[in-house]
Amino acid sequence: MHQIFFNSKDLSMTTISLSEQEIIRRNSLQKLRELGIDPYPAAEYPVNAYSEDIKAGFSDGQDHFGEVCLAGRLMSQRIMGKASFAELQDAKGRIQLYINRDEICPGEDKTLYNEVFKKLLDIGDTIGVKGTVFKTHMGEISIQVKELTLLSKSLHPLPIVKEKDGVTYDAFTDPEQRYRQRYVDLIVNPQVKDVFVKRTKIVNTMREMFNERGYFEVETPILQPIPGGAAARPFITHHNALDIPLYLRIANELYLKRLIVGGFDGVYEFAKDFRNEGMDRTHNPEFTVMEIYVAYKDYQWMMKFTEEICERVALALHGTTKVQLGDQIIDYKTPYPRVTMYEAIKTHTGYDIAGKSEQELREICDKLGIETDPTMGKGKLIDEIFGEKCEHHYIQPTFIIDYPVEMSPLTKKHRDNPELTERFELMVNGKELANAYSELNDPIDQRERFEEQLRLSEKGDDEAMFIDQDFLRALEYGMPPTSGMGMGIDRLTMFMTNSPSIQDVLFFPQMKPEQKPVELSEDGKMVLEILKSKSPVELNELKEKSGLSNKKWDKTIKDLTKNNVARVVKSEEGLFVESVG
RNA sequence: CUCUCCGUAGCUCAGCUGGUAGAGCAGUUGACUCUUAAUCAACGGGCCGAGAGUUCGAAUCUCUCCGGGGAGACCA
Repeated sequence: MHQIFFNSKDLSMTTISLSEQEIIRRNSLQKLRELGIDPYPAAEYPVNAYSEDIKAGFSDGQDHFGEVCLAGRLMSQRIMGKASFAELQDAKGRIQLYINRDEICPGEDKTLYNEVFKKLLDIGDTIGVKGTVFKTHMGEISIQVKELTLLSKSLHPLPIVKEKDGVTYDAFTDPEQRYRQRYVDLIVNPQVKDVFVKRTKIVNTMREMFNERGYFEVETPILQPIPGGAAARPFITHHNALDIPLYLRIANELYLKRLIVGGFDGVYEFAKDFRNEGMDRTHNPEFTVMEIYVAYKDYQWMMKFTEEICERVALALHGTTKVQLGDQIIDYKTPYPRVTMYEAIKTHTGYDIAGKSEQELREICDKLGIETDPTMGKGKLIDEIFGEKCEHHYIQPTFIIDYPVEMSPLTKKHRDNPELTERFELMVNGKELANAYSELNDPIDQRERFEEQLRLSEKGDDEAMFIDQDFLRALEYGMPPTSGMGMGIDRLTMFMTNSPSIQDVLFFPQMKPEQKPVELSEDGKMVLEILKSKSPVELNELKEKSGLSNKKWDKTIKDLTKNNVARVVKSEEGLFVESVG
């Protein structure tokens, strides 16, 4: 859909599809050039102030700002003859400008005010102003503009959003446009920016915390020959020079553990992972996970660390551990309850599944109305019961611990019960936020677990893990006892910013490609063919030759003239159609 | 993948049981030197998502397709 703009036919189509307002702006651009004003100047603009700082720092009667110079986008104009008000939006907020004709045009030539400001500037243009700070009669802190510079002309009109007394009018809300044109969303919807500021603050807070403890931020391969560390369908690509398939990573776990083998005590990565699965309110094909591995720790230690992270992030963002989420208040104050999976199931179903056989579990599922199929083993059945009957109950942060061994091929067996593993998931608002283990470092056990996965895969489980021989070799060299944890950054951001959809916390959520501009219809092409042999041609003659019905003829000829490939000319001899170009 | 709602001017939306499109903002022209959703006057602006069908006639009814939202299924 990009190359379409490079062939001449479509180029002409994009030109004629300009709206009236876009044409006017292009004309203004031309007029500015004729006045000797470069609409896209190159020189540095010496900004020395921001809107919000000025508004926060201004006090009546004294001007301690002196001359300020700020730049931003022109968001509104209120023109009143020889003086005007306007609003400038910079990186921090908005401030009102007062523009007086004789202040910005001290000499005889009033062109800058009368022509440039009043006529040739538009909402959306980036401008720079120099002036002084003052307060209007109505009490609004404003800039008295002495010098006005166009820094960048805007050719595409912005949606106009107005606001009074906290009520927003004509808000730009269409989700499709907001996500496809996030830049517009960010310009006109200030609360959107806030979500992304918070997102970055979450990452910075975590990074700060890890660095304080001496953990080491690393980067590991995104293109992997074996997609490991999780159960998911990968994206596949091809490396030409090596002529091998490569996969976009679904997790980075196995690489981070290799680094623990290599002697780092603590490593972490904020990683983009990719999964070739469905998209919905909580899933995007690429998403961000923070994974951290710390040597000589176990999952008990990691629980404490994880709850500390959450508490600290909540405090950094909101100054309190209580965070609004939908109609709930989530309290991230530590410590969080630890509930074993067996306890959770007993609480919410009444069944004690400890020591139950596969057959017995299947019967319990039947009684609970949970569908099962014969390929499901013990672990899968237990996981199903938990997912259906328990998960959604855990609104406040809760650690669900001790998962069945079948579900956790990379996790160390529980020190007290070989059917279980030392694994926890942190549940918030009924959803998984983090997942952690005492990492399996027994290479023989690990190999057996991989082989079990291989058997599952042969049984038809398409998300069973591949065997990564090099990872096993690394474990054979010896990995210290380690605990690792992964936390979904998108999900955490959703929780911390009260965003109901993952699209609200991603700048550019995945969307289907936009539709191509419409091409000429078959009828249009056919009529054009006739025109090629004879042009101009009498209208009725052409209509007859085309053999089209009245309705189709009407539509087709309108199509051709709209697209500027044909033209109807009226002369004394009658109506003629001629081709253009 | 299923169900459901939506797609009309640059933006937000109205347009009912079919009769050929309306408002506010934005734009253009004019007036106005402290306005703030500025105001006042005039004007211009529409492949009514695309295609097909029913009809004398479709923004409106039917079907198909495209795009989006929501709910679910699948999936961590």
